[in-house]
Amino acid sequence: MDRYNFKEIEKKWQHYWEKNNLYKSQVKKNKKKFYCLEMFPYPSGKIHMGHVRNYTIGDVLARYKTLKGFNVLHPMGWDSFGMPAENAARENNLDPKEWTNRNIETMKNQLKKLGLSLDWDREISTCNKDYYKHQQIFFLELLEKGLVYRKENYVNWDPVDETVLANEQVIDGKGWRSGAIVERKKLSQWFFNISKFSQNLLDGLKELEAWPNKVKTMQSNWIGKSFGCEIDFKIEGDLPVKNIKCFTTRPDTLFGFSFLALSVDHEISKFYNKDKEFLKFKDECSKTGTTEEAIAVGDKIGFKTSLLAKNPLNPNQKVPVYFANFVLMDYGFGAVFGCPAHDQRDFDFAKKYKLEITTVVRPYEENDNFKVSREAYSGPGKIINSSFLDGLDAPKNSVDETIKILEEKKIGKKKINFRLKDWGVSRQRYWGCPIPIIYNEKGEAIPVPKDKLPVELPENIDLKVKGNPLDSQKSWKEIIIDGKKFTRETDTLDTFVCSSWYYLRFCSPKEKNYGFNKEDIDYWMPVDQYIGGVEHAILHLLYSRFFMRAINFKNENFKITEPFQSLFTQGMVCHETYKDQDNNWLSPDEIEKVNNKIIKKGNPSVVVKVGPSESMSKSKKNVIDPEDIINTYGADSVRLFILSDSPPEKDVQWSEQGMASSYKFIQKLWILNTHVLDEIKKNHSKDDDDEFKKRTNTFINNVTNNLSNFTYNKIVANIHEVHSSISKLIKKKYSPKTIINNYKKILVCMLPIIPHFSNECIELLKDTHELEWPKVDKQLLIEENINFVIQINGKKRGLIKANRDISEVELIDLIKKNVEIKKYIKNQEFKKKVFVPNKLINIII
RNA sequence: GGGCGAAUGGCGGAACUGGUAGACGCGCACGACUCAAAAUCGUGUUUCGCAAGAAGUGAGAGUUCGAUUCUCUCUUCGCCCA
Repeated sequence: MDRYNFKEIEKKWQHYWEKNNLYKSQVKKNKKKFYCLEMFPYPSGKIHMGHVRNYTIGDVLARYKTLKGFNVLHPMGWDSFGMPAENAARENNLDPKEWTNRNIETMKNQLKKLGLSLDWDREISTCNKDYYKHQQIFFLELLEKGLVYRKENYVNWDPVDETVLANEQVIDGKGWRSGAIVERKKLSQWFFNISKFSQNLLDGLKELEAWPNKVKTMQSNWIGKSFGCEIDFKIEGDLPVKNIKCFTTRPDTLFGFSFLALSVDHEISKFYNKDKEFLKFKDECSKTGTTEEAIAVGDKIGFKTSLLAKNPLNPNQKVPVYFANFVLMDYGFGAVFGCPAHDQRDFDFAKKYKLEITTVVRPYEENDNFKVSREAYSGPGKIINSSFLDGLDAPKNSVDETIKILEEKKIGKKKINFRLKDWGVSRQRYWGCPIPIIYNEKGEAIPVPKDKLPVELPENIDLKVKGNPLDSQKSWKEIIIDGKKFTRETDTLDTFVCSSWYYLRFCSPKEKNYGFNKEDIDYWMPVDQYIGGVEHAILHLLYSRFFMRAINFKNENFKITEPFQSLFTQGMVCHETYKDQDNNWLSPDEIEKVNNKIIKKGNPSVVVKVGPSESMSKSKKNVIDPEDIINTYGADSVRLFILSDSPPEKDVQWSEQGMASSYKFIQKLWILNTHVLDEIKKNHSKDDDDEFKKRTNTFINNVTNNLSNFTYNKIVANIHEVHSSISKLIKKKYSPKTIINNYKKILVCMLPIIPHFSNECIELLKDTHELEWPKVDKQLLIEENINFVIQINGKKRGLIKANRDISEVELIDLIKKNVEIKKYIKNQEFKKKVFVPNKLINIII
């Protein structure tokens, strides 16, 4: 018997699909569309197992929807701007463009080997000027609508590399590359006004029914809506300052007020501009990171001003005003009132500067003499020591109550605050989309005229310079338009901007005048199913949602607000980790198993320590190269395995044994297929096909259900089961018609998962009917005879096979006749009977 | 510290709205084929027990005729935010 030759057969079908443009999609207004999208990859060099999993999951769905008769759009592209290209180029003296395009070529070939049903005609690459040109147009449109602005803001500054770092590039307060201590530096940057849509982005989550709750919760927390109060504090002192506005979520703790803290950038700081001590302090503050975490953990330091603030609820109380490092200008008004007893930061600060600590909330289990001692108490309780607020439940009704009082006294007013800040999109890097702005000699920012777009990235430039390479590229930076001198904006856009609208571009990848055209968008959008890693739960998905709103804003022709109808987040691919006796990581191909012991390959004396299964990463050396695996086992086997062990939303463990067993199973399916073909030739006449038909029908039902629930792992189990039953059924001398009818349906159901194999087998059946997803016969699913579960006192004591419509009385009759079960009853009276039709009976004695 | 989620054999995992716990796979054991091994095929495989039987879904309680599933308390782990 010949073995299944995956190399030939997979190649054959991949050629066939490509030659016949099978996955090319176009607008067909009479047909229902399905837009299936997986997060596009960064072209880092090679595909990894995470891609294999992501794109296999998507491909199963796309192929299934195609068979269901949908007009499917399933595109792929490249998120090809970004730092790795720039770094790799700098290290190896390459051109980032060349490096990127070479990687794209490699990865594209690898994806093709996986047998994905992708429409490569729509391929896009964000570093291509055909793509970023439109992004620049969007930028200018947003600028016109007032959704883009420029302001000074703090960044993580690496003083050695002279560059800005993203938060995730700051490790333990140091630059990830240079190791230099990162500073806070003020830079003029471009911002997208995402916070304008805070409420709208929050409200929109409610409509995203097909998004995981987990992701919605994360976004909602990130947007961080809070109710609070804006309070005006009266100020006394030798400076011309009458009052300071603060924002607080806990006005109910005002009686615990012991200082007022300002950001070093607060307006008032101008009075201290020449104070050396203050400047030193400000410098000190810049060394604390910008993240909320750095602030929570770091030392709290302050600079005392000559001012005093009055407690608005208790005008006799006057407290000092400080500048403090833990107050950021971004939050509220850059001023907070300090209540040390009930806020840990305030507490740390008060301890350090020996300020008063008045307890104003006591836990329910304590009495009114409760005093905060070692740490702040931020839990719920009763208000104490607060005059007319005493006895209120904090924070349940004390916050609202206090706000009401403050509003009546016209000292403060209720205010909603969002944690979401505007999106800083400036990056001081070369390999990104140039921001289409020029500056005149006065330094005013002017949009690049639309007919001068795109602003192209200069090529062949020196990347080894410090800081942003574009900045030192004079020939590019300095331009003359209509005889006037201008300098270009040298910052490029955050790459998250590129990925915020790429799904629109897939609808009209070749549209020249604009990022998309209306007809295409109206047909294809929104994305029906978006699939990707949960690590993008916040940024990418939130930015994309924002981008749709930004285009939609003041735009009659664009109705979309939510880009992704359904979202599916898949788990990671994990693998065991290995270390030798010196704790050096070992890769899976550096080890072997001999006599149940795992040793280093070719070195039996080195016993390998097997660590837990962790997500594949180069640093832990537990990566498996998908291309090797595809070459060894074939794409179908890989697809089958990557889906088989765990539900797609959970992590999956890669194992060589599992992989090999999937490969063997494909061989078994091939053997079955050979048997089937032999049987057809025999021309048996048995047409009474109830059993075969029923078995097939159940399979179709299971697979269809599991497809709609994304429980793809169970489909693999379904295929195993059907293989085993068909192997038996095929020996029962059915007619060719019966066999072909049913077997073909089974093959079609397997097609989304193992497309090459299924197509080959279907072809061998020589049945010319067009492929379509088989229908489930609901009638056939009903079993005539049912195994009734017989419980005595809630314990299962046996099964009785009986007709589905049997009555309780009849079933009890059968039980009394049943020797096995009768012995548990021993002629005792029945106290109670619970009869569940078609399922079970529970007899209490 | 806060939010969300999870916990089922040696392992990955099934069990639809409360109704046969352990589908399917891996591993393991035994058997067949073989001089032998690999491969392949067959059988078995929750635990304890020779058996009859009993126990059993992280721990403890509760609701119920019946709980992996619902409620409460706790433990551990994971993820996100800090």
